[in-house]
Amino acid sequence: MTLENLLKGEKTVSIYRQGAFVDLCRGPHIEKTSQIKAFRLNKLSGSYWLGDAKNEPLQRVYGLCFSTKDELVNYEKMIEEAKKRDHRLIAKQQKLFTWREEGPGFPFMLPKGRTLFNLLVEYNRRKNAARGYVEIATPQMLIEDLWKISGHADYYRDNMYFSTVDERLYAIKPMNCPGAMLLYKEERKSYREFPLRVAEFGLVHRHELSGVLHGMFRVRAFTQDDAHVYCSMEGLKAEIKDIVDYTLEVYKDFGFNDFVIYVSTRPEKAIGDPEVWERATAMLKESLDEKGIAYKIKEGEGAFYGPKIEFNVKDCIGRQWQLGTAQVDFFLPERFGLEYIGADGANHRPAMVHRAIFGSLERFIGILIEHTMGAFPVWLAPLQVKVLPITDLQNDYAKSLLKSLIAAGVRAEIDDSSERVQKKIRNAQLEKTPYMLVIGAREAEAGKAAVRLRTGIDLGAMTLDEFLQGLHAVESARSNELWPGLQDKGGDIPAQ
RNA sequence: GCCGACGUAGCUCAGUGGUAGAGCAGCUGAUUCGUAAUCAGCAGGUCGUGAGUUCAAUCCUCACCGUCGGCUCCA
Repeated sequence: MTLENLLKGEKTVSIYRQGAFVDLCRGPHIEKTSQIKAFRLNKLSGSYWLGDAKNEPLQRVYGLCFSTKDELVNYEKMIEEAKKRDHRLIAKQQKLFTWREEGPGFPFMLPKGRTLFNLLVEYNRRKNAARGYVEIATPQMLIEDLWKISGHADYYRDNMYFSTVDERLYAIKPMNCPGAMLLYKEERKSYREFPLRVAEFGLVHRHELSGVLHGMFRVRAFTQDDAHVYCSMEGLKAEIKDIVDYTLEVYKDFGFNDFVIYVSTRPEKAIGDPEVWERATAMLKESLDEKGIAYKIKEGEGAFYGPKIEFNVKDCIGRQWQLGTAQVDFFLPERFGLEYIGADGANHRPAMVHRAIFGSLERFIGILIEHTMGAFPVWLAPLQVKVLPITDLQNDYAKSLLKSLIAAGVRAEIDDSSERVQKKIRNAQLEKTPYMLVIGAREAEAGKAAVRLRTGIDLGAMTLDEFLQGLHAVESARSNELWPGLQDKGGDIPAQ
C-alpha cells in the first residue's frame, strides 16, 4: 500500500503541522502542543496499515492528554473506580458464576448467579405476559439448510458452531429467528391474530474470536430475551412504539434512568432492496419522533437484514452500555415465505420486528453487577438475609427463624459457624447481603431478631412479621432502599 | 484472529537450574463471645499442557491451551 493508491479518488487531503512534525491526517489536531498540560501514555496495541489484517503490522501507542492536571487525575480516579466494580471480581467474591479452561467463553452459572438469572427471567415473563406476549422455545440446533435460507450461513459462517449427526450437517443456533419463522408457519395466520408477539428465552452460541472474550460482556453462549412481533405494515409503527415504551419501562425498574438511543442504518453488507431499507429506517425514526424521544444516527451500523433502534443506558459512573435493540425485518418473512390472510381474504406478507430488552441476560447480569457494585437491590439479591446467631445456644432458634424466612419466600442462609458475630457480620458484609439478622440471648428470649442493614444501620430488634413486612415492601416496589423510609442507594457500602 | 504481558494450593500472591512457601478459605479441636477478622493443630500443589536444552527444569528455549490489556469484530 502506498500513498498514491491511498489517495486515489480523494479530492481533499489535509495536512497538519506541529513545529517540525508534519502529519497527513484527517484531523483535527490541536494548534500547539503547549495546550496540553497533562498527559499519560497508557495503552499499546498492534494495528495494521489502514486497519486491514492483510497489511503490514504496526505498533500503536496511545496517550491521554488533558488541559489541566486535575482532569487527568479525575480520569484516572474514574478508571480506579471502574476496576473496583469489575464484575469478574465481584462474581468471584459472591460466587455468582465462573469460567473453566474446558469451555473458553462459556459461563458456568453457580447457584447464586443462576438465582439472579432466574429472577430476571421471572421478571421478564411476567412483564411479557402482561403485554400480550406468548412464549415459545425452539431447538438448540437445526439443519444447515435453514441457515442458508435465513442468510446466517453466508454472513456468519465462521462464527457458527456446526455438528454432523447421521450424516447431516447441523448448526447450533446463533439466533432464534429461523426457528421462530418455522413456528409461524406451523398454522395459517389471520390478520385477526395480529399483532402476534412471540417471546423466546433463547440460548444462542456464537464463536467469537478468542481475543474479544471479556467476562460476561462478551461470551460465546448467552441467553437472549428475544421476541418476534408479527404485524401488518399498517400496524408496524404502533408495535415499534409499544416496544420502545416497554424497553424504557424495564430499564427504569433496574435503576437506569439515563438513556441514549441510536437508529442504525443500512450497512454495506446487506440483503434486500435499498428502498425497503429506506422505508423501514424512516419508520423507526418516525416512531421515536412521534414519542418525542431524542436519538442519534449510527450510519451503516444496522444488521444485514434490517435497520435497528439501539437502546443504551448510562450506569452510575456514567459509562454507556448497549442493551436492547428493536430491528425491523422485511427480509426473513420473505425468505421464509411468511403469509397471513387479510380482511380482504387475500394472502399478505407480514412485517416483523425482532426485539430484545436486556439483550443478553448474561451480559445484563455483568452490567448490573458493575452498576450496583454487587450491592443488588433487595428484589434482585441472590441472598437477601443472613441469620447470625451470636453463640451456638441460639442456633436452634436461629434455625427455626431461617425455616420461617424460607417458607415466606425469602432467600436466606444461616451462619452457625463457631466464629464470633464480628466475623459473621464481616463475611455477610463482604457478600453485600442486604439484611443480617443478629440473634442473641435477648432476641431468642423475646422471639425477635436484631436487624442490621448492609449499610451498617442497626434497626434494632423486631418480630419476624415486622421484618417481613419491611422486606416485602421494598422488594415489591423494586426499591433501591433497604428499608421503607430509609434513604439508601444500595451502592454506598463502606470500603472494605 | 492480530499485538503485548501473564499462568505456582479453592482464592490472593511470594520463591528457586538440585522436584516449593505465606495469608485467607477448608477440616479438627478449643473458645460461646452483641454489630467488619478468637486461638491452636491438620490437610492441601505431577508449579497450565507437550516437546527440547541440561547430569538435573516449576525456573532456560519452542509450540499449544488459557487468562489479562489493547486492536479488529459483536447478526
